[in-house]
Amino acid sequence: MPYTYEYPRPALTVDCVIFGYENGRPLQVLLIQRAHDPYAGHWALPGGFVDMDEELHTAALRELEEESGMVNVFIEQLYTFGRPDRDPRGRVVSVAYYALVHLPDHPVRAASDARQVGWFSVDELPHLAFDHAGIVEAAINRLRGKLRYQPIGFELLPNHFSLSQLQELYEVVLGIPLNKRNFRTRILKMGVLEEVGKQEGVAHRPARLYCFDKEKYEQLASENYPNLLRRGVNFEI
Amino acid sequence: MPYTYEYPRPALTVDCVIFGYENGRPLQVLLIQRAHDPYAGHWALPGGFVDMDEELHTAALRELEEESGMVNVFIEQLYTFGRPDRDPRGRVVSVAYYALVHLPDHPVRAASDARQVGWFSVDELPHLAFDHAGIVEAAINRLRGKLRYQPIGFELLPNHFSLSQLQELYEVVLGIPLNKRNFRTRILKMGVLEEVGKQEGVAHRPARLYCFDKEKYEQLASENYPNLLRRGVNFEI
DNA sequence: ACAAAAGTGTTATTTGTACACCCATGC
DNA sequence: GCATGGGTGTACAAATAACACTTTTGT
Repeated sequence: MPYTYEYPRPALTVDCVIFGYENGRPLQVLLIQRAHDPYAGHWALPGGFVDMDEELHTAALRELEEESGMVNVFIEQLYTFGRPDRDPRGRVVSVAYYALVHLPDHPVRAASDARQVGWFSVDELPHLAFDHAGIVEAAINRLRGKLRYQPIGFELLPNHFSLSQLQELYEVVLGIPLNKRNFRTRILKMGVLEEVGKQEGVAHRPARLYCFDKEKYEQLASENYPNLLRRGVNFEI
Repeated sequence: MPYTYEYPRPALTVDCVIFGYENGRPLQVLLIQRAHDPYAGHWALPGGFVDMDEELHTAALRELEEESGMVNVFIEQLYTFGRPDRDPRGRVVSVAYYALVHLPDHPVRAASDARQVGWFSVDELPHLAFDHAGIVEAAINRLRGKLRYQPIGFELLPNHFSLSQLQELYEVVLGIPLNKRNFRTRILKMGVLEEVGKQEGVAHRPARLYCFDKEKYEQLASENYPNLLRRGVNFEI
């Protein structure tokens, strides 16, 4: 049953850039292999058309689950891509979302519209359908920017994690090595980690284990927002 | 002549949040008074439907000009708003753009679809149509964030400006007072201002005038990107 | 001389950065 | 006792924050 409008309308889709982190391994991106044209057989981001009565982020989560089986993800809007020629089927505007997940907690399986599903290292991506390579690139930049000033990432570690694990996470996502001493000083001085125990049964000095104190973080963040502004210009140079 | 699709499609619009700055006056936002329903007579952001073959940002600029007469604006994508009930006409998804302009350089006039056009101080906005109040709020937050780490804003001043004028700009956009001594030290140490003369004919010590050295800025920014990453976590608390 | 706004000196304190070093555990 | 990571001391440089002060102009 067809739908008719007085003026033409672009189609509206959502796409998801899901980054997976696991214990020091390179940062991964979740891709699906398309079952249908256009780009049948090509790797692409999970995504699809928005239903008429659903929120955009709901559509993104639905498509993610339908195509990859992944659930329980906190996604965030990235950018809306709308070049008139980005899809051979005609005008398709896509709202992209992104997320960073703890890879071992998020099993995937190929489902509707996807032949396969797979994780790919961010610097060894296959050729992607549509403008998805550009979307992934935008997502990486956004993720790195965000990691620097928001406590994203603590969910990617075991409940109790060591500072070395945390540092490793930062190094993997940022793609550069960090200085151990300074990383520790800095992160501990922020006062958002709570010590909760010690490693056991390791063949070296056991690490202290921490958990993230979310309440404390939120309290500090709101207390200090005025100072942040007061600092004024910065330019990041 | 009607357009028919196999599946229903949301309508797609763009909206523009244009901030205007002028010489120490409070930050303003450009609004239009709607001529037609829904919300006829209400104030709203300039915006409208996206044509089938135009880029999203082109649509935003076109609607901005059609409704307010404003041209030559550098807009940037803000966020896409898609709550299913945000428009009484049915499902309408809107891609919002924002910009900051030098108010005196951008004359406006009411045109199609708008009874009037006007500038409103950001903290004395009228009641807005649709979810536009939320869009404006999101834009203010983004603008303040951006101002802190990007040299946006130099176009809002005369070609040659004094440090006091620059400070005033920052104070108006951020909405807080800044310390004169520290502002100056900081901004001069960045090395992106070039001294180009002196004020004349003022009844006080004449100020040095500067211009923004864009090349220098870009050089410094690219040189220092690795350091930025290396600093790692920061959390802005 | 005075008002007005521009511009500077200085200092205590906090951060940043870079190395080298010590510590606790299992084997 | 040794390999393996975990964890610390320290010191110089730089940035931040805060306050009061001097300078230059027109009238």
